[in-house]
Amino acid sequence: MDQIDRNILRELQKDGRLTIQDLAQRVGLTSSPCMRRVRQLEQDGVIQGYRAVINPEAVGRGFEVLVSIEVKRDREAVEAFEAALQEIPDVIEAYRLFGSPGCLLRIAVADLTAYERLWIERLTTLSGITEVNSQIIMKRVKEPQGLPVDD
Amino acid sequence: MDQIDRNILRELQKDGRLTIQDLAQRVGLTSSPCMRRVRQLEQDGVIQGYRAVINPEAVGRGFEVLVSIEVKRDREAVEAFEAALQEIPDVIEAYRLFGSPGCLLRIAVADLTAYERLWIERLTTLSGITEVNSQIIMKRVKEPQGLPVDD
DNA sequence: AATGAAAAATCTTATGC
DNA sequence: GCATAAGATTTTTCATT
Repeated sequence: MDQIDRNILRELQKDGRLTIQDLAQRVGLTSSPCMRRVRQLEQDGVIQGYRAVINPEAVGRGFEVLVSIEVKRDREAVEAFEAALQEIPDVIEAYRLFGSPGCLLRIAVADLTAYERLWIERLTTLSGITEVNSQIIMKRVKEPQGLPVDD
Repeated sequence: MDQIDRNILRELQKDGRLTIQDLAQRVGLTSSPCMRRVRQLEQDGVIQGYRAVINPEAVGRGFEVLVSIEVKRDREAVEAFEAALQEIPDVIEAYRLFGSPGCLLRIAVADLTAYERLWIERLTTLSGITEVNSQIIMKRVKEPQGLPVDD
């Protein structure tokens, strides 16, 4: 990976639908070598895929909550808990942490009412957990812009 | 937005580089009406953009930390703090919360050493804050797959 | 109001240099 | 890495439902 590859990654994180030609121009190449580099980056797993970014409000997911969950410290409980998370579509991101809480979720739902229902029906009922703590997001302060790519 | 539009959103979140023709086939249209719908969704701001998804390890960002920060409850402190966050590229996401902590960051750096440097140089020195608490991410439990789109 | 078919413009991709 | 050319795709236009 050289400077040109890093520029390609930067550009494709800003606009994942750039044509190879536009991309080539921005990184100072013609399209054939540019395309070869992009395909290589895809094959190598550096570029894992491409995604449309959807406005959460537009699909009824404008209400976000961070949920800290304390999970029992044993392998079975952790595995069952993490498998259960995969089945809840409202859970957008989930991280297992060192220390306490054992897990943090980001959840997106329509509104407080929807969250109350989710909380009572699917979060408090998760097996292997000892505590659930919800924090409502007031505002997204920094929009995800992809990862910075250092020179 | 009808059922077809929702299917388009689902498909483009899975693969943001689908050709209009493939997309059209998947949602049961021919390419012209399909393209018009996609452009409309873009114009309406439902589709906010397209992004390549980069492997964090591949760009030296495989070490992630969640940082809870308590910010002074006054407008100036909050605004200065949030502006400062925009200038730290290692901060990938940031949320302002109701209650405590006032703010949660997700940070991606190369390793623990890089995080130590960031913490001492740029986090503890932020103005208007009263507490910084770092939690290292052991594992991403649920990969971001975009937002669920309900029928 | 939205779709489908077909043609023109543009883009992707393979090949030879 | 570049230039070219063949093959796909995008995008426009116009007729259709």
